Amino acid sequence: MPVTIRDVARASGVHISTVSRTFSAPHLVNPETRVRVLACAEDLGYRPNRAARALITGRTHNIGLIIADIANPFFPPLIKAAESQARHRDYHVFVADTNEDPTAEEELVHALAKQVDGVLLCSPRMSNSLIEQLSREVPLVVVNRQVTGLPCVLMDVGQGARAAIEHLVGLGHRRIALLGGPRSSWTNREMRRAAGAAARAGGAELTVLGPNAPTEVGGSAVAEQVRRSDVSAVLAYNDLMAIGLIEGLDALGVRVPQEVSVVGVDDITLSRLTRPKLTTVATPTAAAGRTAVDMLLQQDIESPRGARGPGAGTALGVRRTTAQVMLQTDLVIRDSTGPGPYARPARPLAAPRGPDPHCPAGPGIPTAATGDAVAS
Amino acid sequence: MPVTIRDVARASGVHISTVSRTFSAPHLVNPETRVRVLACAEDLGYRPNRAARALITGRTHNIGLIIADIANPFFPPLIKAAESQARHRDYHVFVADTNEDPTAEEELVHALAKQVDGVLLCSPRMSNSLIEQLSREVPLVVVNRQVTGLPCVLMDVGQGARAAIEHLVGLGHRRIALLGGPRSSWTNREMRRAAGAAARAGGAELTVLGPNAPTEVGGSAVAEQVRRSDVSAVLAYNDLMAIGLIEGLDALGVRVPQEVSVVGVDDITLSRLTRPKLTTVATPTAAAGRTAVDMLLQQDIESPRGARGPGAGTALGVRRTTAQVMLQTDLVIRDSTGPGPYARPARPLAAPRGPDPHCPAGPGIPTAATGDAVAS
DNA sequence: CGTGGGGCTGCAAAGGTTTGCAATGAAGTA
DNA sequence: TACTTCATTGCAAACCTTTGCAGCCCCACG
Repeated sequence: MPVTIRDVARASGVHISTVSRTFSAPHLVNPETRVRVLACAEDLGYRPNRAARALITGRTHNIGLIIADIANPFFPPLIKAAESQARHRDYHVFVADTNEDPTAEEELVHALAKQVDGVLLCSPRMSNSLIEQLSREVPLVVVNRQVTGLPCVLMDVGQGARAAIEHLVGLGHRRIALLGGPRSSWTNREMRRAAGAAARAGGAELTVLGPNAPTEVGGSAVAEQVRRSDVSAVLAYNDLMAIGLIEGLDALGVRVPQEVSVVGVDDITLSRLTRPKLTTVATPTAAAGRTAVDMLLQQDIESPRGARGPGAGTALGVRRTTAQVMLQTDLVIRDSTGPGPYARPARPLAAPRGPDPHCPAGPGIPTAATGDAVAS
Repeated sequence: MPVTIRDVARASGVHISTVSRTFSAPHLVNPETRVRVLACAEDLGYRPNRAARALITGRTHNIGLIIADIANPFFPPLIKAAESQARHRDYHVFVADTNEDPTAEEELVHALAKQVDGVLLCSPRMSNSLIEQLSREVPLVVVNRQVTGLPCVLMDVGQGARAAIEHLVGLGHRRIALLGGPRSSWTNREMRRAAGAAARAGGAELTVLGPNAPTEVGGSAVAEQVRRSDVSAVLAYNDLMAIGLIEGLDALGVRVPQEVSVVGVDDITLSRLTRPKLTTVATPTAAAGRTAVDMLLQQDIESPRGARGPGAGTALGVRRTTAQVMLQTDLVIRDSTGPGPYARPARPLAAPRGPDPHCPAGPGIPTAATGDAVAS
């Protein structure tokens, strides 16, 4: 039933190799023959069998996308962008969800390896060394994780966290909590590092709560803990947790931003729609998806894999690009952050309600006044 | 570099066919040989090449998932559930996004046909006849669309819309708007039909606004129109539009639910997190994803496709199951709906503020008092 | 007129796997 | 002892495509 190259050859009275060349090397076939073959192919509804082609060329024209949690709203825009970019380059995309499970990640790389030309590892939870090891099996591009020697797409959450802390300090907050995410997350480590440094520089005290599940319930679960501690502001690992936290605080009768300011990370669609609208560090997820696909395909084109048959490419030295791209983040100030206990009276927004109005205004870290506080 | 069945055969001193059988028909090989072969395979890190296997068996162990818009929060839970279910059955999943474009849908079915054992068409926008035609090329399961002769997974949005309208009528609303979605959406037609009937039965007037883009901006764009019309309640095509509408109304100074009640459809995560929390018709998206995969795989198992080689199956009569599953929906009442102009004074919630308190209480449609108002 | 070259096409092997059939050998039956 | 049966394994074709090589024809050049 399925129409093959052979059917087209029979119909157009040429050898199968001519049909093949009509599609994969048109300049090698006589224009007249070409149009005839194409007409027959069109007639019969012929579509090349990519699996058979892959068997001999070693290139499947598929890529794999391994995602920690598809239901986390951070990922769909990334998936969408990656799929779109891949398809424009005539690639199809396998998507697999690991449920934040490192074991599943490894198993999936193995399972997909033979069916794809490369894999995008998005926010991996496994160890760097395992990633390096797997990258010997199939070309890898890592998103949201820095692995030396491998191409990575990173979002500058360090800069984002710094901007967020500076924003909070500028508003007069001095005791700030960092709501940590998954332990094995690179983003998590970067945020801790950068937020800690920024807090020190601004004369504020940063306490780390966590690790927590990077979900809404992960955020609401710590509401009680946040209330008991005496922080006046919280920087959350991501928007989902920030929103969960706001929900939880609301249930406890703690008002945001009046009593506690909350900042998230990611700028998922959701964050513009909650009340209060969330102040957050926007991460360029779509750009990350596009960039990662580009990097994968670029590296792939240079090094055709496998296939020692007669069709094996001539490129023997497998040279891999190992660029690491850092994408800028962007603090978006909305309504979930407000003046803290040490706010300078000059601020017209509201009268300071801190217990210590005669406190010096601190080192005077400027607030990131606009959404343009992007990373370097 | 990639280790094949041949390497394992050499290492364990048997013919390649024995290695093959060790994996695909273990009962045919001597237990001793089997363990030896398995040990060698493990040692060498052998993984069967599914593309090569597909070439001869005609079964790829892949399925395709064609989605109108991955970024629409309605779909990720469906994708996640489908992918999980597929993987449990040892299938991998291609995901493709059509951007609500019918042409892209068709092209993707063609492109994927040779690489998958079947395709899930989720909320398709193309015509029924085209879908039927495509189903001759590759097994199809359709989600959110009824196509006679094809297996379908449907959500009973008709019942959901009815419950929503009855809820609104019960609250004392008599002029209700239906915020329509995409013209070619089956869900959209079902909702119009059922909502219209329910409104008539309840003595209410239903005006249809649309079609509109099924997005947040699609919702906010009609806020002005809603305000100008004299409706006191709106049933939106989906939650995204409902939330957009609430945003838009808010910007115009119209309060929800005090002045206008709003009901959505889908119960995306988001709808629990906005203020006011959205009253909505919950659709079982995850169950739909699982069910659709099950139906596809079941139908697939009965009819091995293609492969006229020596390995071609003996099942000649291609019998396709054509079950159509209707999943129940569930009205979830939250805070975006409140009493309307014709609310009965007896209701303790709030005093009626309608212009006509002495109006008869209408046919007395009971309100769907709990979230248990499920479809039959 | 002979030779060379270029354009186009055909031939056949190769890629990794599955599977019907045949071969082998051993055990069981008459 | 001879014949059947069964379990196990090997053989080779087939799936669909790509591609190096070789053959063919024709034209141009010397």
